[in-house]
This record gives sequence, structure tokens and C-alpha cells, in this order.
Amino acid sequence: MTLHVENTLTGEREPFEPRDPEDVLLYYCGLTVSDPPHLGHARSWVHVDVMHRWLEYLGYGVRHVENFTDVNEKIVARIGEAGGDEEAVARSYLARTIADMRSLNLLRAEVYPRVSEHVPEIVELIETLVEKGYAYESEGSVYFDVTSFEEYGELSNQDIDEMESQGDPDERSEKRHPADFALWKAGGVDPAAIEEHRHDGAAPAEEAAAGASTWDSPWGEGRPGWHVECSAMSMTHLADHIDIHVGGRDLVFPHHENEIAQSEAASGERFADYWLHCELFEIGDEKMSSSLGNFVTVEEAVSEWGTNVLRTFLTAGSYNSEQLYSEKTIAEAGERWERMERAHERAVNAIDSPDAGSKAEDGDLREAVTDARVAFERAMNNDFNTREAQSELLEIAGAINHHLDRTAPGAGGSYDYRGLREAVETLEELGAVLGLSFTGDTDGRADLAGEVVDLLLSVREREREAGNYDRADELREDLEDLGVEVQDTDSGPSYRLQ
RNA sequence: GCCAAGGUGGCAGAGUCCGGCCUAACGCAGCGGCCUGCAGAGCCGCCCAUCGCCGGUUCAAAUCCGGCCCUUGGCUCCA
Repeated sequence: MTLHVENTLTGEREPFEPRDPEDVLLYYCGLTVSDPPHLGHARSWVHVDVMHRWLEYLGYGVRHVENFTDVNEKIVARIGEAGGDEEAVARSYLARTIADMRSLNLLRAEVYPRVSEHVPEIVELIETLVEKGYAYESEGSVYFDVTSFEEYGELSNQDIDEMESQGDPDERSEKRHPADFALWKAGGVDPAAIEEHRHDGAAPAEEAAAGASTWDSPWGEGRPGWHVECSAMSMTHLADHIDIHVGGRDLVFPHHENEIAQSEAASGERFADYWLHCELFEIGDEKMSSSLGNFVTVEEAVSEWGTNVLRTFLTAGSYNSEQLYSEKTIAEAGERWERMERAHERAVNAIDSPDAGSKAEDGDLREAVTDARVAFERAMNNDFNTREAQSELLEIAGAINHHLDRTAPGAGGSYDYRGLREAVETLEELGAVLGLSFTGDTDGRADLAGEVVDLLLSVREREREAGNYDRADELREDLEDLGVEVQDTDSGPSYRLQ
């Protein structure tokens, strides 16, 4: 069973055949650092991260590059709010973005290139396009001539004559064809262009525009267009021809279409073999997006739900299906995560119990674990079906619980320690593919706080033995208020930190 | 208008590529029972789906083909 992916370019699910298995080249269109990242960004990040992890699970070597757009009118519009010029604003949001990414337990990409550091490469790419006749200069700006590139529209199946024109009205008069797009924009930033993105409290548009960065170029002073950056950075850090290009569904047209045009026109090679697109969050009846302002920031979400719950939630649908965001759907993900986590903890406790070492075997348990791994692999190979993969983790949890309940100690049964160990290891290993961590933040036993909780529990046990249930319940409730969830089990009380 | 993706139980969400182990997964919610001093967690069982509509192909269709209705996204900054 090999990995199959849904390729936007062909519209079909195809077997994944990288050019070099040791060196799978993966580029992800990152975000513009002009706002705090929101859950929608997190959803894409997490799915790309899972793709990366799954490719490694399959034995591929992965080179993962993800850019940041730090030159953009929206950033300029924040001047006065988060910094004195474009560079400072971008730096401050960038720092925040990196921190958010860390909090989501994402594997690090090989490099996170920024536009501001790649202007020479961008200029060079544009020069090549001009030389080859795919681009033309007009009033100090440079535009890509879409009619010169035969395959234009192949990704999104658009016909350039049917399209509405791109760019603002001033720009249109400089262009030969309304669908031509800017590679280089003459001069600085037009105050009018940032007005629509301005927040209250930001510097006045005129003043902000003065803080925009500009660079010298063969066509005079100006700024790079939006689409070229990804071509230039992907080609610089990976290769002219890469394996996988991932991005949000909303970028298919025009951004990815334009990337293909620029890159392939310049290099004469196929730019990317597999185009994968992450679908968006639906909130109420519309998509979640920076521009609509209907988002939850990553920072808020992580602090409210925690990384594991969030990742369980974000992988609760396929990357290429829309997903509903609501308090309820996220709470359900929380229930699923807790079910996995509790089963994991129960199993670990059983393995560590004093009478460990019996030779008992539970065929059902062992079979359930092996079956789950097979099904998990099948699900992931089927275009990264994370929801189905997740359900296999829950199957393991169910098998653990079933086994533990059937073979309660003292009731004549004995645990299948080896089977349990396998269940635990499988849960941890496959969970890691989804970026879930069972061994992180719930174990408070080793430190002083843990010892104090143990002490309180033993006090409560004495009260229970003496029949003082009121006092025992009071202790349990007080602990609960502190976030310590107490559970009485056959083998004594146990607790979890919430 | 043009392009794309969808419409599956109370919710959420797989399955559709390659028709039959789908009388439709996993989870949540609901209902019984077990366990428990109680609670929680857990276990066992149950309830809820003629898979948008109509027609076709087939021994067999949620899955393939045709038509229709509806929703969302893109065509302007957006993961």
C-alpha cells in the first residue's frame, strides 16, 4: 500500500512518486505576517506537519521549506501599531508567529525564508522572465504576460478571457491584458492602498506609507509583487522542480496559478508535481479568515484548549475537506483526546503495577492493536485521512479499556503485560504521527505538587474508610477546583491534571 | 457569468478514486444494564440514516452515468 494524494493539478488521486525518495521536496505557502495567526493557519500548519511526519514514517527523507511574507501593504498598514516601519512591524508579528508555531508542536521546517531577504533572487527571476519574453516593463513596474504562457490556467481550469481583471484600476491601464499580474511594482506604497487595511490606532496612511521598504532594481526603485516571492524562494531553497507544493484552498487562483506560470516560464521545467490544498474553516456560514475578522487566534486557542486537544481537533477532518469550527466541535475533540489519554494512562499504570510479569495473553487485545496499526496506515496512505487515522487510535483505547476491565486484578484475571506494552507503544508512535503527545503535561507525580496531591488523596482514603463521605467528597471537590480530577478505582484513587 | 469543491443519523465526520465484507466507521449527545458509598471514568448493550432529488447502467450503487435543486470557496488581500 503506497501513499496516494489528491492532486489539484490533475484533479485526481494519484500514487505519490517522489523524484528522489531520500529527498522529498516540500514547499508550503506560509503567511503574511501582518496579523496574529489564527486557527485557520494552525489547521494548515498542522496538516502540513502531519504530511511531513507521515512521509518520514514511510521512510522518505523530507526537505520542508515554508516562507513568510514580510513585505506587504497590510504590514505597512500596521505601522504605528506594532513598530515604526515595515520591517519592524513584520519582525514583531514574525516573532509571535514563530512562538505560535512552537506551541502547536510542529516539526521545524528546514528553513523559513522571508521575502525581504530574497529581493536579489526575485529581481533575477524577473529579469529572466523579461529576457525570455514572458514579462514586460511598464511605467517602472513589471508585469507577467499571461498570454505568453500557454498553460496559464491549468491549475484552476480558468480561461483568461472569462476572468475578471486583477489589480487596482490604476494598474490596469499599465497592463496589456487585464489578467496580467505584477512581478515588480514601481515606487513605494500608495497610501490609498493601505487605507482599507488600517486599524484604529495605526499611523495615518501617509505616514505609514513612508515606512514601507523599497529596493533598487533594473526598473528603478520599487517593491516585489506578491506571487513571485514563492517562486523565487522555492527555487532558491529547494529546486526548480519540486515534489509537493501545499497551500490553502483560497490560494489556488490566482496565487498558485501565477507561481506556476512564473516558475515554469523561467526554468522551462515542471514547477511542482503534486499540488495539495488545505480546505478552510467554516464558522457559522462563512469561512474563517483574517479579512473577515471572524477568527480565534492560535494563542487564545492553545491557552484555552492545550496542544493535544487542539491537534485532535485540527486533524478531525481531512485536510482537503472543509471543517466546522464551533465550541461544540472543539469540545468533542477534547472528549476524544481525553479518552485516548485516559486509556494510555490506565495501561501505563497497569504495566507498572506490582504484580507485573504474568505470562497471560489476550489475543483480542493484541489483534486489536495490530489491526489498528494496519488501518491507521491505510487511512494515512489514503490522502492523509487523519480523521480515520484518529479513529484507529480510539480503537486502541477501547481495546485497552476492554482488556483492563475484563482482567481486573484480584478477580482471578491477570493482565497481558506484553500486549499492554504494545498497545501503549503503538498509541504513542501513531499518536506522534498526528503530533499528539501522551507523555507530556499530565504527569505531575514526580514533583512536590504531585506528592502533595498523593498526600491529600491518602487523607481522603482514610476518611472514606471511616465512612466520612461528606468530608471525602469535599476534598474531591476542592481538588477538582484546583484542576485535579480524582477517580476512585479498584486499585485505589488516581487523578489527572485537567 | 466563469472555475472549483461539496450535500451521509440529533451533532460532528469517515467511506465515494478501485460498485458487493456499508443492514454505512470513530466520537459526542440520548436510553438501558454492570461497576461504585456517591460521582467520575470505564465496560456491555440499545436507539437515530431509505447516504440532496429524479432517472439510468448492473445480479449488486452512498459509491458509476445523465439531468435537476441547494450550499460553500475562488475570479480582489487571505492558510
